[in-house]
Amino acid sequence: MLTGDIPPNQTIYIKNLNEKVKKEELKRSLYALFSQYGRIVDIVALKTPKLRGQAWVVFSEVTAASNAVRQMQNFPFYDKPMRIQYSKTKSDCIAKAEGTYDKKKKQEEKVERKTRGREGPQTTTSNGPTADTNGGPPASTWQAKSGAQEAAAEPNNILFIQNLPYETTCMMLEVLFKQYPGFREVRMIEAKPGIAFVEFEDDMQSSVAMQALQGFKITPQNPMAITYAKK
DNA sequence: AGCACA
Repeated sequence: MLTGDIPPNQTIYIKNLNEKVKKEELKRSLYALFSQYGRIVDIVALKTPKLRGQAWVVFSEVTAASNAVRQMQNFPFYDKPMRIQYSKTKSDCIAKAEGTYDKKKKQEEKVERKTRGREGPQTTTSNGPTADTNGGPPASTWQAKSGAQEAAAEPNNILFIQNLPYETTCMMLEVLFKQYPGFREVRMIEAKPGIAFVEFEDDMQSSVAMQALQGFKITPQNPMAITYAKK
């Protein structure tokens, strides 16, 4: 496969990212894009000469990482197809959480790397990489229980919204979704209350809106369940 | 192309 022979890891390594995108924006977009696969623990992106154009997204579960590797492979992100693999090593934040983080060893590894490549790392402001945006991502409610879709669908510029209250109108959804760039239109079907389709210009924009509004409650009983529409 | 976390 494209992932080579790297064993599964809860951290994914992404390359071929657009280097013009600013670090903070990049992290936010990656977060928006990937949190549909599971809880994201951390995102690391550096702009040093060696490391620009790459990022690590740390999931809390390996399965989430696996889905992300498969489904977002070559996803056009800022006009460039993402190349995704499992990370070769365990992320520090995971090692720390497991209590297996060894500071001494870390230091030695660093020295080694320095001796065969003369890049001094630069500064990396660490602006809350994860928990910023819209409060924490939702735990895990809404699994569509019809068994219809279990492994998140492929990205699509059209979103499929479920679990809406019956009184929901196109206008209400429009108000919610048109705040995200690339919004095109909302479609509802008279005969099928409780669901809607929302179209964006491209997959990336629909993904951002999905993440932002996932679980949004029009009434307390109706957290929106948003997935990509089937092609 | 390039696997880090300060």
